[in-house]
Formats: sequence, C-alpha cells, structure tokens
Amino acid sequence: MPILDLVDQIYPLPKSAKAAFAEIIHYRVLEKGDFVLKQGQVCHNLVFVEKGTLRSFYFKEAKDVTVSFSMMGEFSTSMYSFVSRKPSYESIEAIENCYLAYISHHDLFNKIEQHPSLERLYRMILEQYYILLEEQMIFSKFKSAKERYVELLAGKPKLIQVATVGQIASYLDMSIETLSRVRHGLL
Amino acid sequence: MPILDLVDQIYPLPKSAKAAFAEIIHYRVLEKGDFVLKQGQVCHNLVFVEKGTLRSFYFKEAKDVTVSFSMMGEFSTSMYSFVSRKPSYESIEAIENCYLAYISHHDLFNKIEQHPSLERLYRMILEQYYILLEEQMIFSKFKSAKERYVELLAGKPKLIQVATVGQIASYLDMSIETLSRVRHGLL
DNA sequence: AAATAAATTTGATAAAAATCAAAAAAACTC
DNA sequence: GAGTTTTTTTGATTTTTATCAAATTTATTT
Repeated sequence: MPILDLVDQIYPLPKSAKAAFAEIIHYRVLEKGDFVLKQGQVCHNLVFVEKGTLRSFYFKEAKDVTVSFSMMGEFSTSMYSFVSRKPSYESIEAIENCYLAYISHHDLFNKIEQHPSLERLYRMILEQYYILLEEQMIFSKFKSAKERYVELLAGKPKLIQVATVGQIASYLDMSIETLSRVRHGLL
Repeated sequence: MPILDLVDQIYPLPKSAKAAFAEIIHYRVLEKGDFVLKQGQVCHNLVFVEKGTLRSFYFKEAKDVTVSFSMMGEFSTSMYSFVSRKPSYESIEAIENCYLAYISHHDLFNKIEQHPSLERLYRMILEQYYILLEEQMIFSKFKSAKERYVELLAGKPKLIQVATVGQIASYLDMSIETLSRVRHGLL
C-alpha cells in the first residue's frame, strides 16, 4: 500500500502540502535481514511499510524479545527515540524483503514550518499509533497464551509464514515450546 | 502542579495562544469515588491532574482491572475514545479528592483553528503520552511479579497509600495474594 | 543424496503464580 | 467497646507455563 494512499485516508492534505510531503518521502528497498535501526542509534525516521514485514525487538539477557511486527500499511519507528532524539533501546529489522517509505524527522519538521497541515497529519498518525499500542497492551493483559496466539493468527495470519517461531513466541510472551503446544492444540 | 506550568515545560506557547488555551481550561474538584468517565460514554476531555490520583480501569469478567494510575502532573483520558469519538471501554475514577483541569475535545479543536501552535502542543502531549505507555509496556513485559512491585514503589511511592491492594494487584497483573506475599518478602 | 546443522516438537520435571480456604487483622456499626 | 463486616495475610493445592533434555523434522552444505 502506497503511503500517499494511507495519508489520504488519515487526513487528506491540501494540494500544496501534499506535494511538499511527497517531496520528503524517500523510498527504500530492504532485503530480509537488513536493519532499519540498531539499538543505540537515534531513530531519525518514521518508516512506513508499503510491502513486507518489519520486526522491532529489545534485548533481555542476551535474548531478543519482539515487541511488534509492522506489515503492509503500517508505520514503524522507535517512537521514544524519534521523539526524544535520544539513542533507541530497540532495533528494527526486515524479516522479509520490504518496500519502505522513510520520512526523516529533520525533513518533516522542516516542512511543517511551511505547512501546518503536515503537523496535523503527523498528529493524527501519532493518535492512530497510540491507539494501536493501547489495544495491544489490553490484549496482552487480558488473554491467555492460547488466546493470544489465536488472535494473532486472526489479525496477522501472514505473519506465521514470515516470522520464526522464536520471534512469534517472544512477541506473545511465551516460550517456543508453549507456542508449539498451543499450535498443535495441546493447550 | 498547575497545568499551565506543565504546558510551559512541554511547549512554551506564544502569548495569544496561551491566553486562548487558558480560556478553554475548566477546573473541577472531584471527591474520592467520583467518576471522570464511565465505560460506554464518549470521552470528551483531556484531563490533567493538578492534585490527587485517578485510576483507569476495564472490566474483565465482572472484575475490574486497573490499567493506569494518573497522579499530580500527569494527563489522563481514554485516548481511544477521545480520538475516535466512540464510546470508551474504560472508566476513570478519582481514588482521592482531586483538583483537575479539563480540556474538551470540542474547545481544543475549535481553538486550534485560530492557533496552530495549540496543535503543536497537543501533538507534543500525545508524544509524551505515547512514550509513557511504551515504557509501561516494556516494563510489564520484562519484569517478574516482584520487580514490577519494586519499580512501582520506586516510581509512585505515594500510590501505596491511596490505592487499594486489589487495584494495585490488578495493575501489576498479579493476584491479591501474590502481592501480599511480594510485599512481605515471601517471594 | 548423504551428512551436517538448525529448527521444531515432544516428554518429563520444575518453577511461578493462581486459586481455594481459612485465619488474622483492620475497619466499621451499633 | 463488643460485635459485625471487610480486608489482608497465611497455608495448601492446582494450574499454567518455563525449563531441561531428548527425539524428530526440516533446512543447508558438500
């Protein structure tokens, strides 16, 4: 899904603002295994997934813990780092080949000066991003291991094909073995 | 803490915008037990806690589950409802007597038309609010029952005095009994 | 394709925390 | 302040899920 289509959906910009926004988008192709962001770097971009899948993860005692998957039509960034301009605690990698759209912090705020409607767009993106995280939090708080898996399957069925068992398990907050059992109806 | 002080800290508004913002703030005193928002209502306000404590909670099988506590200097709202203008799934109640500042959705967006800097302020409040939620999510994902309690104690020590054991336990995702044991060093 | 390596599943056991039940403590009520 | 109710603590048991170890399947290399 092209980023400009989503923008039209979220907040249809005036013509000139849309043109200004289009100017600052940088498109990139990432291969499976490439990184959008590495822990310790400042996250300079809001990244939009036009195609493919990104995975955000932290480190906990030398093991990586997935905190989110971003698929076609979704944004991905280390919001903490993007907003605070401080080094990120999380990394973001491509787990399939991706077409991505990058909007850099610098360019965005530059253009916002001339086009206040871009601030509105950004604000609305934030709102959506927030609601998504909230939903995810409630979801993880209220559901059992099996329910979490079933919901993921319903919400992002394609993920099962592209993420490893270990990545999905840590995202769902369970061990690989438990995930395996849940998948085979043993739990 | 007065809301205007926090606003100065987050994003110092131009004089006229600040005056416009001050105009739309409504102050309210709530008594312990009063509700800011009840499940099923649309959340029309961004609420700022000048003094006291608010608790947000959901219902899960007839039992209430606390999702956040908001204390002096913090905002509280059902972001989902405030943004989407749809009925809230969560309720918000005062667990102590409170001084609150209300900013209604209607007034805010009205004033934003004349003062774009208010949109920037609101955008920055969203950013902060997001980062807070993210922090909380990581926190709950990476820590054991005891660690979660210890961190809460460190971060919001006063909460232990004003919230009931049941409210704290559900917030920390553990049973009342487990919390009791954690508190007495038995776990 | 055989050999090796890696990922996944299965089984057995252990640990963490929930649940159930009762006792103790604290907070109200009369 | 004695009695009643509610909250909190403590103990025993069960459930859920993690951990450990081995077996099986799948993928990769030669």
